[in-house]
Amino acid sequence: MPRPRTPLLDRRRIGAAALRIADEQGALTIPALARELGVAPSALYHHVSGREEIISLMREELALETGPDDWDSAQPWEQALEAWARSYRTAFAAHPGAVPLLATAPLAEPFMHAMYEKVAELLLSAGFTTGQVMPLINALESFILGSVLDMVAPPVMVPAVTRETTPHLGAVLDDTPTDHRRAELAFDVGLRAMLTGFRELSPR
Amino acid sequence: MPRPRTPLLDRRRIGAAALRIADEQGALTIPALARELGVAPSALYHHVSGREEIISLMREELALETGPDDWDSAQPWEQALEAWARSYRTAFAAHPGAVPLLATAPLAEPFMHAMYEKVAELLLSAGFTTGQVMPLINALESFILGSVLDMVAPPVMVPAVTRETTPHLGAVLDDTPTDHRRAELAFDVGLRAMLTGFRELSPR
DNA sequence: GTGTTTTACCGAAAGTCATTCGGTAAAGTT
DNA sequence: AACTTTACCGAATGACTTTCGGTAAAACAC
Repeated sequence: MPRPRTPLLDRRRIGAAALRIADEQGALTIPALARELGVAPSALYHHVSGREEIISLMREELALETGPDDWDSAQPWEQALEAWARSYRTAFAAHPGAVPLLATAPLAEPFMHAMYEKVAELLLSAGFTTGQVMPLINALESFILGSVLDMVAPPVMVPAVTRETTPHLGAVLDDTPTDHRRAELAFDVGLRAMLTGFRELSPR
Repeated sequence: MPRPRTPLLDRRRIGAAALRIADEQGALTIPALARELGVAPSALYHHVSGREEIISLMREELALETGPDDWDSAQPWEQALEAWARSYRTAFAAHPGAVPLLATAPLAEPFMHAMYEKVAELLLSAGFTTGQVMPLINALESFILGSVLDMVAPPVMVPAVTRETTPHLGAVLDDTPTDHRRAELAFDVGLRAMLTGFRELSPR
């Protein structure tokens, strides 16, 4: 078959389709992706170097879906940081099936840099020192990513039998939601706690 | 070839060897694991149901390596919780190559239950309510797992050129270590912040 | 417009992987 | 001693990633 009249593929389309496939099927294979795009698997290799790069494109696509304007550095820094964290998590939450794939893949440079720059500016103007900023960002980011993974993790099942050997755990689980609110509650509590801790490190 | 005079495999040996392979090679394949154990790949399937279960065994092995006694609930709860978090992270840190594999795999039930039971008891006797405990545990666990992933993530590279477009990020990175201390610093800062936040939620 | 080069696809093939199955002889059982 | 079970092997299957040579349209030069 010859060259098509109008190109079927580009990096943007590949990333978006890959995200769709991974989200629906919980895994990404080149044949499935090619099928979604209506091309032969080998066609993809004219646009990307391989599977790894496709996953990078998926994360890029995710970053694009999250408008960089979900938060505003004009707010008090605690509020702005909270808004950033929530929008970061929300972006992943929209694609739960793809999370295991994206969690361990590095984000393409330009997006990460733009985001980091904005957060760094926010924290510097809040009065944190240059030495404090990166650890704060990394810590918060780790919590967010961990929370996203927690969100898609299988729920903790405690069969009735084990109640006798784990009485405290049993009592605690009786007061813990089993649906999506479990992870949300944990995220809310953790985010609030971490921001409280950050406030005590801040100059005032 | 016939049955060997003495069994070559058992679940414990498989888990330990898999952890070794994944740690050294950054990935786990059945042929590599079989080679390490001196058997044919097919022999493994008499002991485990498949690759998934092997990864579960790896996490089990990791839990066994971490003695459950790295922390003591006789201490003040903040100290005990900090010790738990640190030993949790240290266990993963000993096998950086295996982290991407283990991060998304659920821990086998009995180990998780034992650990949760102990932490739940700790927090309950510190005065937290049954409704508070699980969110606190999940939040801290998310932060730990996220930090472990952060630890094995490729370092942030900021080529000199981008300094002009990202001045704040550039200044911040000049004051940030590039080696393993970066992730450790972030973990220390985040852990301290989160525990500070927890303290404010506690009854006293 | 004609001729050349580049582009964007396809098809086939190679190499790896996880998994299944039937065979085999030693270990364990009665 | 006869039987059953166990723990391995070897071969085969099907799916996957990736490479490569071919092809005809598009893009460009003149």
